[in-house]
Amino acid sequence: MPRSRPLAPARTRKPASRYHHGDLRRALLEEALQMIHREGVAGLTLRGIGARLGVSRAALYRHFADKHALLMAVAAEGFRMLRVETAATFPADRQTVSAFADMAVAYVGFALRHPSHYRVMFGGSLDDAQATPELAEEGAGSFNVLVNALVALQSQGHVRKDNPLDLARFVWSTVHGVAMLAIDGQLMCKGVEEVVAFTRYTAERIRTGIAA
Amino acid sequence: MPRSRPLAPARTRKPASRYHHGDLRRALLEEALQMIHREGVAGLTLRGIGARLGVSRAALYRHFADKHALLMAVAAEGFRMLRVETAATFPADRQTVSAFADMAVAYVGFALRHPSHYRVMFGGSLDDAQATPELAEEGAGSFNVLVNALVALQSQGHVRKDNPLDLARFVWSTVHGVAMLAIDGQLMCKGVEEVVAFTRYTAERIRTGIAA
DNA sequence: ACCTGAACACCGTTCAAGT
DNA sequence: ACCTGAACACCGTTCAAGT
Repeated sequence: MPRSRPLAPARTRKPASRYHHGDLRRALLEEALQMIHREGVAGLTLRGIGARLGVSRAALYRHFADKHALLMAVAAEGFRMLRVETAATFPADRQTVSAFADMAVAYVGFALRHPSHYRVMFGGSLDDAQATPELAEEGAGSFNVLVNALVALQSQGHVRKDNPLDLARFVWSTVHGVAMLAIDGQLMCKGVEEVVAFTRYTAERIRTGIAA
Repeated sequence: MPRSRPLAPARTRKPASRYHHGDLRRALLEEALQMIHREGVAGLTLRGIGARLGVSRAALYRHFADKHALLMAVAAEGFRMLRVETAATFPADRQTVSAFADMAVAYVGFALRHPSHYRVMFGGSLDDAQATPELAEEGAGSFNVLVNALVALQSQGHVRKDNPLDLARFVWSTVHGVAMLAIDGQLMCKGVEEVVAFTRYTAERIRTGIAA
């Protein structure tokens, strides 16, 4: 009786027990972020992710070599988002001093809106600088957005003609410090608006500090 | 036969198996720091500390409520050291702009010389701000050193008359950012001297940024 | 290919018991 | 008081086995 042949592939007949996710890798990354958001980086467990996704504990080793690799992927994604969001505030047709301040606010805003990403990116969970090439590339990309913006402002005469790398490291250190202290609650700010206001103040101090 | 009574207390006859340390609390703190230095905060295990000290796994619960309490104690000690070292560079008889730059270098220098302490203090291992009173007090003390220095420079006319708390948060964010990026190796500096040189550059940018 | 279940070697913490 | 040894409930990772 050949009439029993189904139109769909046979495996669709067991939807609840096999191939739970079309994109398990994506689901693992998102569940990891939610878990970090709820319990902190230290509270992230692969077993917990598996349980939440209804997947065996070993399933995720098909998508990531180990827990460290999963965190690396989270960090790389974060650097990519950070680069896109900061670069958008300083487009080619608006490379102004005001736009540079917006970039600082966007940087800290990213950390506030994506604290889990930011903590993985800079929390020291990743083994010191033995990162994957993808992660190194994304990190360098974020930094280059800042360097390019400073070079542009230098050519306009708004920023002193110091080594752009030194200038960029100074600016980066400052906004990174604000971001870290803010998401750790050590800035003693009452709400997001207060952090943003302080970030604007910081941007103004940076502007004065690097002015030509 | 009463002649067998020893001069020393009886327990000294079993030196290798009991009361190993005159100050086990101190030994636990130092071993924790060494372990963090070797393996990172994530690599710190209470079992490892016990094994290294030749002490049972439960022994340290006589001195610390749990692992978190031990880390709190490490952080509190770090804040105390940081306060002492930074305050020493800005004494009552030398409250100058130059001394303020030295304070920034001392701050980053502390992080470079005591990265394990610094990582526990700011690495996010401690649950957000539900710290012990001792820790909160030490942290506030470190911050007050900075506020007082800025008030002194304001009264001398060297620093703009903004809210000292905002000024202090700006300066703190910057040196904290430098310290964190430096000990995480993300500043791309070749050695300690290069970090110190960059910190001096940063101190100069801060000075320009907050000048009256 | 992708997933499972059981196993291994860890971990923090607790607790009755020893001195 | 201070410490021990065993136990409990976790954890990351591996691997033979299933489909």
